[in-house]
Formats: sequence, C-alpha cells, structure tokens
Amino acid sequence: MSGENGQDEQHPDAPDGGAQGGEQLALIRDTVRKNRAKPRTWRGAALAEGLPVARVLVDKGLVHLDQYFDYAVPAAMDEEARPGVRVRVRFGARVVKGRREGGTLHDGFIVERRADTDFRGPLAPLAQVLSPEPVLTPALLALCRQVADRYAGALADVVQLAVPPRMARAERDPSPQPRSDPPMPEPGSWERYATGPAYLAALARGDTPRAVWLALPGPHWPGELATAMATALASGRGALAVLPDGRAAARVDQALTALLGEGRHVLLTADAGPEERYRRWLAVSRGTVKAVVGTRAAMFAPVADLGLVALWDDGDSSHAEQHAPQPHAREVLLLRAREERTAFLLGGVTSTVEGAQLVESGWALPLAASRAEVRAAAPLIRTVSDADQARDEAARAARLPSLAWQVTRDALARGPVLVQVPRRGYLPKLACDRCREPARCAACAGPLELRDRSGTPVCGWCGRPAADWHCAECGGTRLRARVVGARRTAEELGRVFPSVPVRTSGRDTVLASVGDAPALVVATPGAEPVADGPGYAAALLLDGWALLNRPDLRAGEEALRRWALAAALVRPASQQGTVVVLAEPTLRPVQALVRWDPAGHALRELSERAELRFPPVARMASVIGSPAAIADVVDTLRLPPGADLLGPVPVPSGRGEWEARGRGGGGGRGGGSGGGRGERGERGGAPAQGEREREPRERLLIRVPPGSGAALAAALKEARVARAARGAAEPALMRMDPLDIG
DNA sequence: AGCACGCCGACT
DNA sequence: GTCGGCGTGCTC
Repeated sequence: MSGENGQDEQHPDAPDGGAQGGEQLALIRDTVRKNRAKPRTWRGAALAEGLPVARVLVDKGLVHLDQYFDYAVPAAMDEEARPGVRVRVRFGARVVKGRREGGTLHDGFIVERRADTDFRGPLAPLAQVLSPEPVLTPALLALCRQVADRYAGALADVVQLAVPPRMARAERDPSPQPRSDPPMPEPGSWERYATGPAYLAALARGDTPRAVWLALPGPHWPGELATAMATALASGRGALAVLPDGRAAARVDQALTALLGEGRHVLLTADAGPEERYRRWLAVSRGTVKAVVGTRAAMFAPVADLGLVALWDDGDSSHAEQHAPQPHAREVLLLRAREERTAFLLGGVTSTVEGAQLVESGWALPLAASRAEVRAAAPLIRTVSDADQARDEAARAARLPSLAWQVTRDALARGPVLVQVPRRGYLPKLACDRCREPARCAACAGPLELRDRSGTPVCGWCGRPAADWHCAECGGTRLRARVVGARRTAEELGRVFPSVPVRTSGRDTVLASVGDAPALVVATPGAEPVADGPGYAAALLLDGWALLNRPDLRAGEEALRRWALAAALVRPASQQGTVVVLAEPTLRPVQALVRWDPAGHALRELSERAELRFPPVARMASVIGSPAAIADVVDTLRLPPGADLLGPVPVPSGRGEWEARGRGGGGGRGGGSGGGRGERGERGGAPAQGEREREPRERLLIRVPPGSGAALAAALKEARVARAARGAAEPALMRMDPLDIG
C-alpha cells in the first residue's frame, strides 16, 4: 500500500513547501523574547520552587488573540499544576494604586511549566487547580494547534471541541486495566476486495497503508471496519473510527465486540450521556483503552500510539463540526494520519470528491471490488423519468408510478420494501396542479418555493412573492408541492397496500432495524433502518427531484450518496433485489447509480472541479460581513500569490448557515451585484426603535491555487488577530472551506 | 470580547 | 459642579 515506505509523501493539503503548518503564525506563538524575567507576583505568596511559571491557555477571554498567558504557581499547587490540567485563573484585572482589582475567573489549561516568563510585569497566581487529571496532553494540544491552524481558528475553540467537560465522579473512578494485544483477526469478507487482504497485511505488520475504500453494498462493512481496527490493535497499536451517527457507530461497536470481546475498545457517542462518555474518554486518555469507535467528536480522541484512523461515509454532513472553526472529521483525521504516522481508511458506499482526490494525488490507494463482485452484491436499479411519470395515469391517482407500484407489490411477497422520501425541510418546489409543469416566477422564471408556512410561494432566485400565480402552460391556478413528506406517503401507501404494515423512520423516531417480514418502511434519507436477514426486497427512492435540484455544488454527489446508501440495504439482483428511483435516467448521478459506479462519478466530479478551479482542488475561504467589514478584511489580508477574490455578493438569505448572527430577513433583493465597496454605514434614516437595523451582509470568497490552503489559512488568521488587536468595529466572519458555495 | 479610564456637553 | 457619551487601551 502507498504508505508502507513512503512516510514522507506529501499529502495534497500539506502546507506549501511541506514544512509543518502555519509558519506565519509564528509571530503570535513566538512571544518568547530575550528579556526573560524572573517571575514576580503580586502578594508575596510563596511560589513553587522549581518551575514557578505556568503557561496557561485561557478559555474565552481573548480567544481571538490566540495567545497564552503566564501565571505564577503558588507553592501549594506545585504538585498538581502539571501540564495539561484544568485550572482557574483570574483574568482581566486592573491595577489600581498598586493593587489588582476586579478580574473574572476563567477556566483554562496549563500548557507548560516554566522557569521564567517573558511578561514584563507581575504575574497573577493561579487561582485554583480544578483537577489533577492531565486532559490536554502534549499530543492532544499539538493536534488542536494543527487543527486551529488548518482552519484559521483559535486554539481555545478547538480545545473546547477536543476535551470533554469535566465530570468529577468519572474522574475519581479508576480506569480499567490495560489489556494485552488481541490475536490477529482473519480477513473474512475483506477477501472480496482485490487489495483487501494486502491492506490488512500491511496493517498487521505495522505499516501505515492509506486507502479510499468503496464498500460493496450489503451488511458487511461494519464487520470489515472492525476487522481493520482489530488488525491495527493486534499489531500493537491503537485504532480510531469515526462514523456519521450513533446507529452506524453502534454497528461497528457490536462488530468489534464480537471480534475482541468487552473491554478493549470504547464507544464514544452522545447516547452514553456526559458522565459515562467522559469516563470512557478518560480510559482512552489514560491509555488503558486503545481503540475508539465514535461519532464526530471522537475524531480528537487521544488514542495512545495510534496506528489506524478510519472514517465512514465522509460525505455525511454530520462529519462537519458545527462549532467554530468548523473542522471536518475527514480533514482532522488526515492531519492525524500525517502527524501521528498512522494508516488511513476512508470508507463508504460512495466516494466524495475529496476521497477521489486522495486517490488521484496518489496519497491513498483505491480499495475496491471487481466488477464481478459488484454485480454479485448490488441490486437491480430501475428509473422512472418525469416523462414516464407524466404519461402514467396511475401516477396521478396514487402519486406512485406504475413501475414503482408493480415492483413494490411483487417485492412485498418476498420481504420488506424501503421507501425513501424527502426529508422535511427541503424547500418543496412547486408545480402546476393541473399539468405538472414546474411553477415559475413571472418576473425571472426562477422556481417557486414555499419558504415558510404562510403559504405564499416565493421565487427561489429573485425572492419575489408570487401571490396570484397562474400556470404559463395551461393557465391553471392551483399549485402542488412536487415532493411529498414521509407521513403523507406512508398514509397513501398504507391505503394502496392495506394488508401490509407500514413503518416510518425519520427525524423524531429513527429505527435501527426492521425484521425480514413483508412491510413498507418509509424513511427519510439517512434514517433508513437496516432490514434483518437478506435485506430489503426492494426500495423506492422518491426524492430524486428534491435532491438533485438543490443549487449546490454537491447536489449530484449527495443524491448519489443517499440513493446508494438506501440501495445498499437491498438484496442483490440475484435475489431479485430491485431499486426504483424517480429521476431522469440521463442525469449523471442516476447513471452512476444504475451502473453502480460511484468511483467513476466522483472522479468526473473531481475533474470538473479542477477545470472550474473549485474546491477541493482549489481551496477557498469565505468572509462574511458588512461591505465595510469585508473591505477592511481585504485591506488587512496578506494573501498568498495566485489568490482570487470572488464577489462580494449579497449573502443568500433564508438559510441560517451563513448568517453571522440574528436572522437575515427573507426579502427579495432585486439582483443588485454588490457593487463596489464604497458605501459604509447609513447614518441617515434612523430605524425605528425596536426594529433592529439590518446591515447588508455580503460574502466574499477567496480562492487560492492547490497547495496554498495553509498559506490562506495563515493569512486569514493573521488578519483576524490584527483586526482583533486593533479593535475593528465591524465584525467579519472568516471561514476556511465554506460548505455552501454555489 | 469586556471593562475601565478619559476628556467633552446639558442637567440638578 | 456632576452625570454620562463612547474613543482608546489593556488583560499574564
């Protein structure tokens, strides 16, 4: 495998020149000057003798400046005040007539014990050591630092994501005894992949193979993931797997328990509750457990002697952290693979463009099955186009095309049938109730949507409300949603097949599994239960329209991903497993599904992105704020060569993701193109009391060539620090790798 | 980010 | 004379 002897191979995202990240941040971190002073402190309290200074990462406070503060260590705390422990310090005090006054208590972590300080002034003493547990170990701190640099974020923000809150009771309990390494597992179903056994063999002998694994459809992937982890453990190293949700994590946890028994690994998910979760995290931090299966936050788990990092289904949006600086599990694990010299396994039923890029760049090898194996495992895929649907009389009556109806009826004789319906929250596009023609805006021909429950359709492009719409084709005046929700579908199907039980799995109630008896299982994407036994007899994928019509760079990739995840739960075609997808068969993701060729799809997407100079080939950052704020950021930024500025344009309203704070109103903004950067705050007409002034928000995209991502992150961070130090009035939001670009 | 100090206008 | 505007600067 690629990693066996090439430890120095460059990851595509590695900082330019290959050195370690964030060179330009040195000026912030490198506050150590030559004028080292012996620490003085305020009251003449006795200080610790050997290393009287504690360098502290203060939580909150000046996160933006992203710097450490030195505190004096009272003699009484000498023993406990070790690097990594949580402390409490007084911060922000003022000197009044030679005495310190005020200052509020902040939590923080000791990062280092020192003999001296570079702060010219008296040090305040540590207020309290909260716990002797060294949670922010040097290795974890280094990882947090890397992630902060990668995302132009503040260290304290990342540490908050990486270190769980303290639960005193869990800390008091001793962690279990470390176990000896388990025996080497058999490859099992890994044999189905041409290079599967070779990958395991490399893991087994302590190498660091890196692979993008296209899992075959079917129920075997949790066991395969667990086998890879067990192999890393057997080689004497630790292993970490991150999964998109608790259900998937539980499946791998079960598989790992079947392989290793209890006690050699932990499951880190929110389900366990904060105290139990912290207990398990401590077992990892203390080094007594060397394997972790978990959801997103587990990406930081401080596994000792890490040998393998694995990520399942990196296209799932839950792998993107919601809190600043929004690190993505894939990127964090890539950092860890590089920095901690580990094997890497990126698995999924489909591939993201990022996964394809890892293969294209040669950093990882593809781990895929032969066409023959794919044919043996995949269900038969059939499509229903819009034209088929419109022609289809049955469609009008039951909202279910006749093909779907037939397949369902036949399959129900053999087992359960999965019905994938759009998730609520997707803006339903509208169509003429009479002729099914998509409803369009009279002004700009954009698609009409229902944005809220008010019932008035709004143009998705120009935002104009369409109160008195009529169809341009047939003159009809009634609209209907082109997608139907889960409950409604369930009801209708229940009427069509009255003798079959209907079960639903969605946002509020997600079923983990269903039995193998005939049933209609209506689920939203991502909430599909696994069917026991051989799997579903058939699946209907009814949300093709909703998935493909999103104005998103990833719409195709995402549609294919969701379809394939559902289709992977269906029996192979050899057992009459059939999938009916309501989507145009000419569309690229639909073809990729029919041929079951997710790798080809990802590769084509990747080459298109490269042509268009889109991420992840180029790297991007976004700056959001008022025109004045954006202009100020641009003036402050020292961009790497080859950087493009795109925009600024008004921030698309409605979706919360990009709103800095508060709710941007819906209102239609004609089509104004942002213009220059001249107009600053309008002091003229004062807004009425109570109505908050709505400053225009715009978004600037910054694009840099491949390889300059780290330089861009460094520039952003530098600008952020400079602006914060200057006390810039206008807030601006800066993000690396913005998700929602057009 | 908070928070205090500081130096200029209309009130008891 | 005093309250209070937010400009400026600092926080180990």
